Amino acid sequence: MPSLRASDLAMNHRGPHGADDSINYGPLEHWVAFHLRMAQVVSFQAFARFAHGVNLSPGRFAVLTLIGQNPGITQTALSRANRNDKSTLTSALTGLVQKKLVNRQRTEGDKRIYRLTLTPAGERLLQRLTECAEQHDRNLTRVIGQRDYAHFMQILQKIAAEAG
Amino acid sequence: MPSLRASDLAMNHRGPHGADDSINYGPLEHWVAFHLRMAQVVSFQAFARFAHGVNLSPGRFAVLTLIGQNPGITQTALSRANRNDKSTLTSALTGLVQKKLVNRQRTEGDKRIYRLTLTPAGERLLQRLTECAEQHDRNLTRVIGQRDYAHFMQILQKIAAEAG
DNA sequence: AGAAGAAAGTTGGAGATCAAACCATTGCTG
DNA sequence: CAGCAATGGTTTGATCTCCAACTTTCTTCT
Repeated sequence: MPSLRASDLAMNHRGPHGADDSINYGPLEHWVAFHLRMAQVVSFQAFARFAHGVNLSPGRFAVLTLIGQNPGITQTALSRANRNDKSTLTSALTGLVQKKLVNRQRTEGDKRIYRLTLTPAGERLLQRLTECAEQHDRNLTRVIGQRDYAHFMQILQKIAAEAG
Repeated sequence: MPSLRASDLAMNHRGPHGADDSINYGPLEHWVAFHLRMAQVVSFQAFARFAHGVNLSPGRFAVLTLIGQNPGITQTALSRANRNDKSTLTSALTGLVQKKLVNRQRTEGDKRIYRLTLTPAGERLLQRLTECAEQHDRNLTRVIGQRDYAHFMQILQKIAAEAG
């Protein structure tokens, strides 16, 4: 668990990444999109560290979770829920099926769609990753602070909903 | 803003993405990291729409900006500033140099490092993309709301700095 | 000065992701 | 009911990114 250094803000720090002080960020400094990307990148890396050993991106983990929560979901519904292109799901699922984590079965009615469910191994992996995610998110929540958590989440959701 | 309900936003909506109502997000619903990713993905896509025609990711655009703001910067400094792996910069710069947007020159002193600068064409493209980014960010700021903007930014920076 | 270690960049291999063009199936409409 | 638009998924090709291992060039330490 990395320790907290309140003075290590993104800019102008002499932090664990070395003395890269005196970088001029120009307009990036005051752009939301830039800081959003930075925060996401760092969050991604931190998650990878928590889920260390498991070779699954946050995106794929979300796929697993969504299948677990919505057994029988179709790929298109999944792609909308996860803000992914359909073709992204195709390759993601090919991998997950190959690893015996997900079942992809045709059904009686509509012959175009696949119904997705987790295998027992998928359930187990999901369980394990969920714990990592909980830890990771506790850490994030701590950084954000209890007071601001809900508000911050609301704004993120607003962006996801309205910025498209 | 008490009028905001989580269920009105990213989740369970019948928005422009079609009727994907009744998806159960399970624990994702209350994870910061998930919503951070969603917001970032949407922001990315919106930026691509603004910068339509120019084939440059936000990451590469940031590279261009950072070189413009710090002429003579080295690749490693750049990779730290932009939270990228060094090898990511190698391929990014190979592309940018090929497109005559960036100069990469060895210098007198240390024979390991390259000094990076923008070419005139690079300056022009940066100029143009900067305008797109301004537009995009005005849009984001509008979504966030003037009142919350500064606070939101502060939290993002905190995450980028402390979550690693 | 010489050896050990650190730092700057590159290479090769992999994973995610997107967009456009494409099949197959379904459903709507005249 | 015949044809055509819409929907579900796949394919292909491209981009962006990371990681681990490597080469070259400093720097440090004795």
